[in-house]
Amino acid sequence: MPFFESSYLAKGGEWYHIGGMKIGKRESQRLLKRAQIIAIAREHFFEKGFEGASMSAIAAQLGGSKRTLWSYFPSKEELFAAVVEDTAAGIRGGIDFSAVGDSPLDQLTHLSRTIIERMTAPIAVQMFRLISPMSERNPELVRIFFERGPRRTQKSIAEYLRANFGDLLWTDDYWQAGDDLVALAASNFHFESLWGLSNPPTPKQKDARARRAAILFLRAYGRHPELWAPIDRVDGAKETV
Amino acid sequence: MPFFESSYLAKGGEWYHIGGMKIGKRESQRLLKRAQIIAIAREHFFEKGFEGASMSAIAAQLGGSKRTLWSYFPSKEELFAAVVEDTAAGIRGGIDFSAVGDSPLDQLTHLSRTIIERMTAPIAVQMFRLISPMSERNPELVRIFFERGPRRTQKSIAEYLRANFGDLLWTDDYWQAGDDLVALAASNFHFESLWGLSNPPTPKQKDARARRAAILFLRAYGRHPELWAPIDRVDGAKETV
DNA sequence: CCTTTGAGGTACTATGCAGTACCATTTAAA
DNA sequence: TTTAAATGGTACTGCATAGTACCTCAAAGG
Repeated sequence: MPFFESSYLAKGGEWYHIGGMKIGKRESQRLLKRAQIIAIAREHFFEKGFEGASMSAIAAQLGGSKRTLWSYFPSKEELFAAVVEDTAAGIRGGIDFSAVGDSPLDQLTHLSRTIIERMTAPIAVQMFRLISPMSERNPELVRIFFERGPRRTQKSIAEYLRANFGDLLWTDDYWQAGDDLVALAASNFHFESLWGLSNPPTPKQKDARARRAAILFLRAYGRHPELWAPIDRVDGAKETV
Repeated sequence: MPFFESSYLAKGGEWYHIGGMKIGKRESQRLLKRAQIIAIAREHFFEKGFEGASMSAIAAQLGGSKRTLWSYFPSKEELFAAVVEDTAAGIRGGIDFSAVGDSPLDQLTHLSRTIIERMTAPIAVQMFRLISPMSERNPELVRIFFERGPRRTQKSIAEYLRANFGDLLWTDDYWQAGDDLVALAASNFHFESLWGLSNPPTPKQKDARARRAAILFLRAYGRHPELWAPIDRVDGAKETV
């Protein structure tokens, strides 16, 4: 790109990078400001919902004039879409199930614990609240959120189960099995945090729930009896018969 | 109540009843109109959400003047609250798990099927969409909805399990077991309908899911091996070892 | 039969909103 | 240094909204 090269030489080396690409300072600042706008808008949308949030208020908090805001996002819908995409990408990132080497039960407990952590994280809860009512108004946006967020997590879990539990389960449908594990791990935690019904679960509660989900999952799906964890150490277990 | 009696005699017997109580025609009409307003408001709220729905539009569809609407509900919030209470009461009503006499697996399949039917019913889905974003703005309302709706269903399920499966499960925590059954039965059906990701499940799909949930539940929670349903007839099962 | 209450109709107030216009100022690029 | 783009500031346009005022008419209650 001779255009870039000559400019570079003329200026004496002030260059900005993003993903290995050189870009001008102007463009770089625009990207920064864009991210800043999205961050502010996210707060407003999370707090007030789509209709309740006000572009004027967002512009006011941003500091500049309204013109500036509109030069980045030509409408409220587009700003909202940007927030959804950005947040979904943020939610999916950084999955780490690497608890290899432990027993199957410990591995599943760790996985369940990760799932619980993710589903009860404030950003996820608020995103659920924000996205749910959009199904009627803008279904496409909901689909984008799902594809970029929860869907990828689903996929990671299914792949993990296939790789590490391929021989231990009686099913080949790892997507379904993964969904069932998520269901067992999150179940009422999900609704409780979504609806704000109780205080957020403590780490101890999350640990207990994760272990319980792992035990239930192994009993339901485990191929060999030796996989079935002893139930007499689960809360609420009766004496064994 | 001499007041009522004399009025009754004077008028010649035109009386209206509600719950065994005699009331005047005026009051009766008011109750009818109230119900009518709630029905119309529900449509609007379901379709547009709280902020999106317009009192003026509701009044217009109602037919009369705005004054009339405001004489029933002094504000938008109160109308919304009335819709939530009414709908929650409607959702909880009419539970019937009476599949006694069949095998445990068949009973649980029937129960799961009922759960699925309820959670994917349009009125429930739309109520979920409507209530989720209210946690920030009006937590009390969400609590009321939960207490009058889902909570009662939870309770029914727990009582059913205690009564019919008391000796068959290894746990005494029937609430938790019920939550787990709901989780297994609804899991991705819930998100798919909430987010409009796919066509509503067909009766056949619901049957299959219900049966699968029952099998998984019995394997996870069943106390005796003879309760564990054969897995080789579940979709996705490998050949038995 | 007479009185009170509720409801229809319509016009109104006050407010908040998304989005625009216009001009002055800054600042990056060439 | 010159130039073109981006930004700030402020005032503005329509538009829709929740809620009110006021008068008239119908109908229920006694």
